[in-house]
Amino acid sequence: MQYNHLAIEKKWQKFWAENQTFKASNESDKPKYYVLDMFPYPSGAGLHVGHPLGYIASDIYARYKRHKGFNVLHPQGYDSFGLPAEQYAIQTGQHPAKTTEANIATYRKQLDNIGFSFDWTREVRTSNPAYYKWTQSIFIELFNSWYHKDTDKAEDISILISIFKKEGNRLVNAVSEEGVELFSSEEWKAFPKKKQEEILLQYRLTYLSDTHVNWCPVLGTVLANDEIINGLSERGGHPVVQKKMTQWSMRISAYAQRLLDGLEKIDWPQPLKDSQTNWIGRSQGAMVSFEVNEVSSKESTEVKLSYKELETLKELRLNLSKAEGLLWDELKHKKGAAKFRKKYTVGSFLVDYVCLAKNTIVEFSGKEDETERTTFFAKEGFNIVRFSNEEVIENVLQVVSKINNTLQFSSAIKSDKKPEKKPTKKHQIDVFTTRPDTIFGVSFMTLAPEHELVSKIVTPAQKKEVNAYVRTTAKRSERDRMADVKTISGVFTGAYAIHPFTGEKVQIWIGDYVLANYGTGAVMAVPCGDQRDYDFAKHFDIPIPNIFKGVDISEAAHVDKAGTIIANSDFLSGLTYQKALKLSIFELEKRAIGYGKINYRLRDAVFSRQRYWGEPFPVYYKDGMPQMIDAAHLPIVLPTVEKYLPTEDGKPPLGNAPEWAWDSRGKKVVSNEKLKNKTVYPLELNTMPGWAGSSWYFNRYMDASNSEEFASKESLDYWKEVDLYIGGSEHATGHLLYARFWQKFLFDKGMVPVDEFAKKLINQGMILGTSAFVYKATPFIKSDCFTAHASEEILNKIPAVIVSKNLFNSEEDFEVLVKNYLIDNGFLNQDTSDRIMIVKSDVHADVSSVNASDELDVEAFKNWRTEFKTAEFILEEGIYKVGREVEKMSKSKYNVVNPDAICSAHGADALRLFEMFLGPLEQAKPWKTSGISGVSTFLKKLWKLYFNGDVLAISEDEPTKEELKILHKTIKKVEEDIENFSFNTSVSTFMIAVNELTLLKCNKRLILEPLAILVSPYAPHIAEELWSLLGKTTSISTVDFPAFEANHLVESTKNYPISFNGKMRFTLELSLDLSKEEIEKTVLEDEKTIAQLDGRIPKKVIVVPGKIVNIVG
RNA sequence: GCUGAAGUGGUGGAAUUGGUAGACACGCUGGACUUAAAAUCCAGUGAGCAGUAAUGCUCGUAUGGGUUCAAGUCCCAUCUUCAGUACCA
Repeated sequence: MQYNHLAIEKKWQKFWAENQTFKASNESDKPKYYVLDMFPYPSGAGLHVGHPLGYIASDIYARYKRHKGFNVLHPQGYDSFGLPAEQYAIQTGQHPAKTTEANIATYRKQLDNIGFSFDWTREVRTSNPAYYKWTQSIFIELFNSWYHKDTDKAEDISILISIFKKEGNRLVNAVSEEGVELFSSEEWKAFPKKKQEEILLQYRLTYLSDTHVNWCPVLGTVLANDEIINGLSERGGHPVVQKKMTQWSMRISAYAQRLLDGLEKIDWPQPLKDSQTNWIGRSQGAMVSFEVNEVSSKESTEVKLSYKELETLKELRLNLSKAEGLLWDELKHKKGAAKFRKKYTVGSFLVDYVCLAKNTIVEFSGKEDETERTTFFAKEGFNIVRFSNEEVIENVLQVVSKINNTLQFSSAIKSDKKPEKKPTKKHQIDVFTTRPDTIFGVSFMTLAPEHELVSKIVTPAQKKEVNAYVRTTAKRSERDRMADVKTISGVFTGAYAIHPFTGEKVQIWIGDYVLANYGTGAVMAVPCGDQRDYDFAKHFDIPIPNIFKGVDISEAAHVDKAGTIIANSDFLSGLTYQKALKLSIFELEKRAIGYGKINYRLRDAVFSRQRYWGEPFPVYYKDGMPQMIDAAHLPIVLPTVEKYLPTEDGKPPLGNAPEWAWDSRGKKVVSNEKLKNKTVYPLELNTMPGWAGSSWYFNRYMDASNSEEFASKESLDYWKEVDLYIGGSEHATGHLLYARFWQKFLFDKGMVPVDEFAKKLINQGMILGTSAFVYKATPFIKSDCFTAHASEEILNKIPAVIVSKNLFNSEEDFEVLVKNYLIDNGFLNQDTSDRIMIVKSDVHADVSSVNASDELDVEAFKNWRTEFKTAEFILEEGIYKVGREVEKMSKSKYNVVNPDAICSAHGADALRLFEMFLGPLEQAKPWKTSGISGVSTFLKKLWKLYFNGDVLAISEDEPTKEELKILHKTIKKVEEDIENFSFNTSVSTFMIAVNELTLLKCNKRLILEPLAILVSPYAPHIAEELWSLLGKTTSISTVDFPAFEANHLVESTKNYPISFNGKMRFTLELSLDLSKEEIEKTVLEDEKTIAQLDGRIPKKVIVVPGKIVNIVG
């Protein structure tokens, strides 16, 4: 029987589908293993051979794990919302759902052809309402959450509201917008509902805010930075402006530190972790406030908590001493009237614990100002209880009972304090700096042109210039501004800031090298220590004070920190960088000018897209404030629209939907006409971005058809996380960061059991194409030689000439060769030949018309494109050889190879083996179809082992020692390789085994049966077929992996390499039982050794038993 | 600029804790089978030198140093390529 890959592969693919061979169960005694590929987007172009590389690797691993007795979850699905389908819809009017459906069908067919062991019963599609229902519900969950820094996790918004009710927001340790207004509990309660909503938005994990975006009015959409070229849209070349837009954002910044910390416990590639670390961009420094010098508003006399004090409070609350911690553990559980707070300010004093309802203060004794405290607290009507550290540590319960006693006999204080009006604030510029040690080097400040203070502080004299500059900047995209480092531009505002330490006046400039979105959008410029500030100062003739000891700054800024001594800096002078840094922060805090701060580069992620083909938000607007639709009414299904373009008045495409209003009473989406009704509200017009659906899909696979929850608790607890995740490195800072963020959030809310979704991740390398080139001659007339008419006539006579690769070494060779050819063949005469020029151009040829030996099928090439129909070919020995070059696989380079073609010509098993054989999984490597004959031959040889001619011939005899050795050597290597994801080497191992067994003419069942199992993860179709030919009636996919037995590999002798001065000269077969001394003796006595030494006496003999002998001398 | 990865025959790539460099495959050359081609099978194939030959010698893992009995592998410096990232204060 011949090996017929077409019939065999079809047969088994059908078998697997019909028997649901790879359906994973959520209940099993076996240990679980979850293997996942990164979510594919089903593009219209289908797969090329580069795409399935990772899928093949993960499939091999999944199949191997099944053989190893694991319950394997290996699902697949589609990230099916996205731009290409929408773009196609705009062009053709075809609904994206339809296009997507068709693309998925193509994808599925291609995937099935390769024989993957996916559990298709769990397929998910992000564009399916049954799926995005849960994406919407997670969004609602995010909206209803805030980040509590005390517990370091997300909590329900109701907790925050109750805190506001009780104590306002002065002390709450939450992640929020910068500069949230402070209020007391009374103020909170008095706020109108709308105002409360506005405040809460500043804390919610997803929130509406005004964001700077690249807006293209013509396209009616926001563009990403890389979609803009020179201030114009990449598509269409329309103008793009910076615009503020109200959009949904995700407060991923709340998770910056945890996203950083989490990297330590996951087994992901270092480069990937590095780029996430880089992206999060933690930097440690200080916030410093500069006041703007103004002749205005009177000073407030009110004593307010400074930034520094607030920060200290928060800090203190986290860093309790041991005794404090002990006591707090007891006190914190008290509820109601006996509820305690820690580190609370009473008047101007910071107290350890206070129970406000019972006006009782609990403090540790031994404070410096104890007398003043006692007097003040007594005056305010507080009871005071004091304990020593020792008392608490020795018997905390006794202390608690004493406290309880006090509480019983106390009463609440009557508060008649009214919240005071806030004074009109002076303008203040906050900056973040990583170098507070250089603060005495500040000679000016720069604001981003978009900075909100610009318009407020600009002097009338400078107004015109400043406005013009702001307008110019608005036209440039952020990327433009960043790319253009050379042009220094900026304008003086006319205003001055006060240096917080020296009190000197400092010019305030605006400049587009400062980015509005980073830090505070303002910098304190230290020209002597920062190159950009230096360049700016030089350009505008601003003084550059030198604050570094013994450093020359006449040419460039001094950026090095190490070894630098600060000078001319008041109290910082003479200190090293490290010491100055600490002292400067200390002083900033002491004088309430600033405070130490950790800043992250990571920005909150914009979550709104002005697109049609994405998840609709479950949001409607009442009085302009967003309202969540109750989860019970989800999904909010994407409405039908006539056009997929923005509306005429610039609203997103959903603005075209006639039925897109929320009936809050009927709890359903209704026609826009009903918007007149009081209880009907407009729905959100934006849709969610591509990463919404892909940020949690791995959890859905665990329980993909659940309609009650996004996955049941049981299934989540069973599968927990992805054990092996394979995909490209291009997702490093997109999908993989957002997905980690959502997972941590879901974990905080108790919705998933682990806070990292993928234990191990592997980046597969790209498969590159091997392009083929032909060399075409293009003739030009040298200038002014002929009239235009004559020139055209000459050129018209010359056909396209295409020259084989090895006929020339240089451009000159090429020109001479082509000219001679043209003259010889009468296309050109000798005279005119001097007046024309021949230029070589490299033209891509379709790789399918080139064979393994780089020979072009000339006829196929001629028919490929009409311009080559009449081309003349200069051949070498009757053959046209193409040039080769490795490039990215792409349609435009005609080097794309379709896996379907490989499957029908060589088979899926051959494709799988070859993709693995190409090289290490993680590395980029070029594809060359010719190489596939190697694995094809291997499969045929493997097949032949089981046959004698056309007849199946299996011997039941006991295998020989040698045969067993081959088998077990193979088992060992293959097992090691798969565990190490070194799939390329195990293909070689199979080849070696089959070559050796063929040589021995081995057809023993006891060898061939395990061999079939070994290859089955790699080449599952042929393995199944051989397995059934061996008389088995069930699938090979779950039989036990052959057990490795070391005793078959034990050798009695070793062929020792004998080296002289490290160079191997010959080998010597010696028993492994010999001792070092015996080996040395035998080797030295050998005649070949004596010949090598040629009378010299060895100085030293190194013997490593079982390895090598080295003779020195 | 910064960060990371990698440089081994004509090509893709092997090489365990430092221990026989180039496994396995492609390609190429020669041969067998065939009218011929394809397919299949066999042999050779890092470079150079010597020899009719068996064989022997020299050089060889980007470059230059170093450690070691022994270096593709470890250390230092340099060069090149690829990937990511960038007025990040």
